[in-house]
Amino acid sequence: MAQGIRSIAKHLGVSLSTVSSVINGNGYVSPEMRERISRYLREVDYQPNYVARSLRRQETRMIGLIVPDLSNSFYSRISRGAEDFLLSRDYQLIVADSREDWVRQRNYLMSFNRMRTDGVLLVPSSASDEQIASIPSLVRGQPLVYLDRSPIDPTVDAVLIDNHKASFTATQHLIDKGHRRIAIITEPLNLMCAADRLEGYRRALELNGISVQPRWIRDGRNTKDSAYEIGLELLSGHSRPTAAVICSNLMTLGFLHALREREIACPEQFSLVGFDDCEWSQYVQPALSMIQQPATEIGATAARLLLNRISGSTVDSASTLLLGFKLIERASSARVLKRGHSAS
Amino acid sequence: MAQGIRSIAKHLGVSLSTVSSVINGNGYVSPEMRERISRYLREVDYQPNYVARSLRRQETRMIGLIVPDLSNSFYSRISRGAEDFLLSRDYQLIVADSREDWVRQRNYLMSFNRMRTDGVLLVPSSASDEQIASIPSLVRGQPLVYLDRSPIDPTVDAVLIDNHKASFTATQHLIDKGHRRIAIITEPLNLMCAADRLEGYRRALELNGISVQPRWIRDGRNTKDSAYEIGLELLSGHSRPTAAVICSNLMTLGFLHALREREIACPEQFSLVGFDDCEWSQYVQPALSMIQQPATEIGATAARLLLNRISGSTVDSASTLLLGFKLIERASSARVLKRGHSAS
DNA sequence: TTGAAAGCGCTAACAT
DNA sequence: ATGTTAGCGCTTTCAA
Repeated sequence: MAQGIRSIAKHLGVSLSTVSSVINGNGYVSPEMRERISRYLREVDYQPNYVARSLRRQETRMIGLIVPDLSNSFYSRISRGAEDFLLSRDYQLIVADSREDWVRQRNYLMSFNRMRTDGVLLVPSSASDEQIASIPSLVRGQPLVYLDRSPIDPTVDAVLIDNHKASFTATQHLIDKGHRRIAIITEPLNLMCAADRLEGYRRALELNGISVQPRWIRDGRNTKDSAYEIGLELLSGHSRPTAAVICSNLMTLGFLHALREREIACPEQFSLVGFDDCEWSQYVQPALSMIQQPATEIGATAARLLLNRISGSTVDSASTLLLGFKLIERASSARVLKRGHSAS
Repeated sequence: MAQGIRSIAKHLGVSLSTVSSVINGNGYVSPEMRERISRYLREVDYQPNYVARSLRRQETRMIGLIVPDLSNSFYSRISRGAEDFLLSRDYQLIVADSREDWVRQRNYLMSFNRMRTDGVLLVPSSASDEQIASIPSLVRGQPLVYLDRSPIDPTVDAVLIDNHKASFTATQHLIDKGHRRIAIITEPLNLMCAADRLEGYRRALELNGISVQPRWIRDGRNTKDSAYEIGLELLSGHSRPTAAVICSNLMTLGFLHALREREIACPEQFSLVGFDDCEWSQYVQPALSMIQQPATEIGATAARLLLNRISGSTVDSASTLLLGFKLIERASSARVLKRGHSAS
């Protein structure tokens, strides 16, 4: 079907290696020869067989990326950031969606192995500690960089935001609005970033002399549904919180659902700040206050780190890069109303 | 780094082909031998080199999929549908995001060629007619199936919904609510599905004795911004429409933005029905009436068609498969208010 | 400046 | 039942 280098060489009456030299722009080929061959390559629109090339060169110039949910624009922006950088360095990104499922993630890592990708970018899905610990062995010595989330593993490069500070900022923002009864719904806590966010929340409360209520600290599964269920629980009974920090955009949507079901008006009776701003944040009712992560930059930076490892230009021990974030204030976080006020 | 078949054979003192037979489960190998080799393969956790295997077998068992926007959950659901089906048939899906950009799409198609994918699934991005016409030649004879959108090209298999009927249904729904001044924002019209939707809209109007207003038929670029701008125009002046059919979920968001900017209350003063229901449709203000496409099924069906072409079990000329759809009625489409009523 | 030849890791047809 | 061998399409060293 596709034309090979051999038939081209034969057609032109030259040797394989001369054609190859022209294709790869190396070796000594006379200008006339080069021109003649180039012309013909263009004429038949020759496309090199990357399978063969990869086998011979012992590199595929493919990088695998696994994210927990591609339909979440936060992750697709990470992917675009990584892809654009890699393309500029002549690498191809292979994106996979683990759907927050360990088995899928594991299968992708094994696929990447068999496909012999040159390196792996990973936003780890939630999993047991042992599973997470097994990741480095799964990638079989391929260079690896964690993005956005990172297991507590100092042997692997990671690129993320300062989650402690981000969550501190979100919590302090709610405190500044007069709230003192603040809940938090975290992502699964064996991911370091989730634990960090919890810490930031704790510290903000403590610094403001507010006692931490364990029952208002809830571990979500990073799905709309889990946050919905947690929301229903949190919002029942007499002494409920008046505000919450919610650690992912999808969970924010689920929590909103719970608020509606309990007929609690937001922001009049309840304030919230979510994580991972996205295209619909300002369109939901109410528009959501959100922590915004530099998704594109996270992807690009991680890709850069990875290529540096691959090329061997970085040999020092693993580093964790912290990037900046922003709190985007919208309608969902409002000043707390005086006691005794009845909702509209 | 990774262990090869040769070193394994040497270690066990057997031949390459015996090991290969065990790996591939073919040929005659005595049970004891098979067991001994299997055990060792497991022990060293052998992962076959797919690059070498692909070169030898002349098939990669990889299928390329290009969608115009991965962060749109409509397309990521298509991707999941295709992927799950392909995985069950032992094919690997490579997803790419053209970002509605012809050049990116073209580059991906060329990449797929060089990577020697066994087939291509394509949701074509909007492009000029000539560009679209060049697609079949770009895929170089690889089996190809269009999804969701299809150029007017009867030589290629396609899987989509009956767009004519869907748009007819959406329009009729608005007419049933008492609207007679109905606009439509389409996707780029050289995609057949967009043209079909326009036709459905036209027919609904005509069947109800409503004259078609060319100025209310607008060609969007399938982005939030384009719909926002078109919305601003459509919603200015005296004789504006009271309802609209909007042919993608992102454009619906943009149109909503325009409504707010013009301070036109939805659904009190304006109704709308969008296309491609997604996770936030019911959370925006107002909750959106939407046409829901069976995204997962579209992906799976297209993948099935493609594999049938690849295996040669389908040899008849190209077919277009139409799947069903649903209109999900929510708050954004409401009965038109009597003339003279002033908004809340 | 060009060509010949070895070999990347694997599979499959063909011996034995 | 097991082993030998010839490539898949390409790159690259080495020889001419």
